[in-house]
Amino acid sequence: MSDTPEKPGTPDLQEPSLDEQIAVYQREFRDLDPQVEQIVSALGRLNRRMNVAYGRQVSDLGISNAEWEVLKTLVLAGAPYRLGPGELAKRLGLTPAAMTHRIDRMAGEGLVTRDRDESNRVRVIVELTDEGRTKWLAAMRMASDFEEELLQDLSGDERGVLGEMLIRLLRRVEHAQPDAGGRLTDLD
Amino acid sequence: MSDTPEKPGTPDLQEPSLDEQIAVYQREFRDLDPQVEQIVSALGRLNRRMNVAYGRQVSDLGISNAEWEVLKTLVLAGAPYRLGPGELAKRLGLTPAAMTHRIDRMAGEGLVTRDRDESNRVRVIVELTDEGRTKWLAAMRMASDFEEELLQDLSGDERGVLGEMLIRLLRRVEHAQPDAGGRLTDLD
DNA sequence: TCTGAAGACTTCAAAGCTAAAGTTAGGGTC
DNA sequence: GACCCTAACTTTAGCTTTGAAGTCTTCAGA
Repeated sequence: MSDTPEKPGTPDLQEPSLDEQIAVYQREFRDLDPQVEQIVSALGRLNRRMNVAYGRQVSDLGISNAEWEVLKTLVLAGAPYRLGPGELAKRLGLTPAAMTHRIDRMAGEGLVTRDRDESNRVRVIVELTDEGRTKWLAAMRMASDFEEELLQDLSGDERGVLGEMLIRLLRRVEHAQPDAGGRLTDLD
Repeated sequence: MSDTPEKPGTPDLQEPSLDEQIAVYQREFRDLDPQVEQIVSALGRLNRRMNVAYGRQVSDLGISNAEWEVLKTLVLAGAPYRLGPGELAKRLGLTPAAMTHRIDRMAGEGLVTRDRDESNRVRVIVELTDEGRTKWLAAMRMASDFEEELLQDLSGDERGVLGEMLIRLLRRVEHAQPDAGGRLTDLD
């Protein structure tokens, strides 16, 4: 542990307790449904904390959270683990420009290769290297241990119920991004 | 709507279906617990989508998601809605440097004021303006409508169960950030 | 009172992202 | 075959954030 150069990394979050937060919001905004607020706030906090945790874990492997996202996306594409920059950008929610730079970096680190598609020279093919796949696997092991530990208070039944409810929520947002006016549409 | 200059904004995410994703991961990584993966992936996706949605909503008010976060944090501090840059940074998970710049911008836009604390001139006090509070309220209304719509498939009982389970997960991560080795600690 | 040290920002340089403009290959249309 | 249009990146300029160094108070001790 003494040889780890103690990377500054993401700072710990310091938020007020969730109950406190909801109490203040109710005082400041009468229409608030505390049950809804509890769910939504807990979702947000949970994710922020988890992302901090993931970031710390993968940094031990010498990669950033951003790079890990790319590795995951390439593995999800299935063997031979290839995607174009444009497709990667869409799946990661980045602009193509950002993707270009990220691929530059990762190619320089040997995590992926970048080549022109010889059958259509407008296209570029980003492919996971063996080293990239190895890093993905190591990160995946750490992540799944962490996730199992996170969920250890929930029984198998509870996990099923939780998963099912989250999927229902997800269906609602995935098939219905708000339009410019900010309302959900296409929901039925 | 034609006068809105059609801000480019965040691109829509395009991820493979969750079932597909889990199937691929199971093929590539045998130790994976699909139930755990389902919960964790759904949590992540849900949050990404929600953040995109929030961002689009508040941009109609002329503020960014980042600015909205600051407004929320100041309101959470309670009247008279004051916090120092350092405290804000800790609660938002930013570096003090980033906080300085963000406050600059928001002060320029009239959302907050920034003054030296006369009783201790090392300190700075950031205070919500009336305009900032108004924007917060408007954003809050949009957000709570959106959240209610998001949860409309869940009954009151289900909401209670979901909230309770999320809180349990949150307790696990909040009181136990992984240490440098990446393991959860202090869990009992 | 002077000095040193700690604390709370702010400033600066560099990294990473977005938006918009620029390149280059492919595919139609006449 | 020449021309134009579109698609798929890449490049450029400007922001936002980070990490590290710098500035300005305040406070404790000599």
